[in-house]
Amino acid sequence: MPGQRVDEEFERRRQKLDAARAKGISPFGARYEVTAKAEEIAGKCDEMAGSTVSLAGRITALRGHGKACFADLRDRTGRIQLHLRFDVLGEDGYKTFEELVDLGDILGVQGVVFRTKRGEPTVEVRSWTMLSKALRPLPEKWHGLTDVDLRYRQRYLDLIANPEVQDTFIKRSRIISYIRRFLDERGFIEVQTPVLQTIAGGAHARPFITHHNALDMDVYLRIATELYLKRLLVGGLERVYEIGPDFRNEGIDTRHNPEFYMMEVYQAYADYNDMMKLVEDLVSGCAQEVLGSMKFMSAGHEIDVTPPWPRLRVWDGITQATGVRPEDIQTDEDAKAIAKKLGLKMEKAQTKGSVIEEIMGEYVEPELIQPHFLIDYPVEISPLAKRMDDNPSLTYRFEAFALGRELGNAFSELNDPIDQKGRFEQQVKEKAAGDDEAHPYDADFITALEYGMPPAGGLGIGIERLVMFLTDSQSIRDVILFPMMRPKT
RNA sequence: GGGCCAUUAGCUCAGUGGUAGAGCACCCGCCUUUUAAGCGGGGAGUCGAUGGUUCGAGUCCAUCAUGGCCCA
Repeated sequence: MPGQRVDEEFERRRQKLDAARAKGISPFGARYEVTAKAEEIAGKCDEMAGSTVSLAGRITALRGHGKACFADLRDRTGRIQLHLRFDVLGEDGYKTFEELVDLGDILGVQGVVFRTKRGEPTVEVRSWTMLSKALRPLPEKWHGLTDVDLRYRQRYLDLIANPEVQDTFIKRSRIISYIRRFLDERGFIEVQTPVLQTIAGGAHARPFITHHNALDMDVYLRIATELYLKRLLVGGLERVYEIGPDFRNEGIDTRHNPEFYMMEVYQAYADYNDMMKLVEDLVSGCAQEVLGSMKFMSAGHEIDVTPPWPRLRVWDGITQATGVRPEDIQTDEDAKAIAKKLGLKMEKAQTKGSVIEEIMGEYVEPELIQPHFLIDYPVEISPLAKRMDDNPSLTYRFEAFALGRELGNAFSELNDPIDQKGRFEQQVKEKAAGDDEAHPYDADFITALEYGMPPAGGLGIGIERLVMFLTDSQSIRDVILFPMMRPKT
């Protein structure tokens, strides 16, 4: 970091660079042939005893004993102990190690596997190579790095000091990889749609605005991939998905980061029941694959994701929790009265849709600890979902919940261009009335629907939400490697 | 946006108006199967920033910065 005070430790280590070079040793080595990993040696120590291995990693502990010493070497699989002896390495080799190697340095070592008196799998080092000299000291070995500010800003230190953090991000990778495999096996194709959009639609959120210089026009970072993916259904791709970043210009808290990963899936000739099945199979399969079980602990609860998950109609949930019935909220005026009666603190305009949403958020969703589907959402808050045949004020839409948190959102897709046009017009009114998250009117999308989009089921799952759920993480920042931070001044 | 809390050595933390502390890390010495190795000695600070109160501020007050938790 420019401008940072050069302290004694840094200077001492920097001088070792020169000392190493004076001995003809490069402090920043090159390619190193690795034949074994820490975990492998630890696990198969007795089988491997006596064999020669070469491995590479970071020195995370040093325990000197005069004419011998122990060191811990960490690679991506784990930790392995090294033993270095004066009488094995020779006076020059041993002294050079003592003089040049610090905690945090990255070394390649070659040696023989054995087990110590105390039973610790160990490599008796025959030769070592400096692969990268660390000029700064590592965080404390016992307590690790706990300052969350430092953990997020210097995630590499967090990863070095707190091995469970590595584990979370390995799980994140395996989850995404499982999702791709799951969908590919079912005949879905992965596609890429624009991140830069001239109309940011598909979700209830405010976009980031940027500028294209050559075209001299403002463009938005996408808030969803939905409207482009549905254009592909019109084009006949039938089963598509996209996994990638969305951007929403909103506050930051334990569940929201302005930049996050979203998976959206669309399946022609399917409906929201098929999507519920898909979510159950996907999430339970993911748990089985990544955690080895469909039952696991998260946020202090024993969670069981084994299908099927209970379905709860939105209005049943609301009536059970509050006694409020659909006929009690027929108009926006009714909604305001109910909101007042329930003592809801509404920040947005008190419309029918927003009050229903608030009641659910306040009374229904927090109770859904085990996986549930909340189904049949009001049309006012579902502008892209198909109306129910027997009740046009509701839609074939569901949200999946667990631990009181939304896991996914899905519906039978609205493929009637006339209805869609009316919904967009309603959204434009709401925007004019002050809801700056309301959908913009997307005329090109209407045109696409006018060519005919097959009936379809569509689904969105926030990757971070899913990873949090499966890794028992309480903050979205624990599952994003580099979460959004204000610059440190 | 509001409330509360945190910010002290590289890291983890004590320090309740009177000389800046500990553990780990670091340096020196001893030590060839230890493992939070051990034993002895040593160095290390813009106490987040800026103002203010006071004879005297890490400590009290105000403002700001960054982060956390809760609320909206």
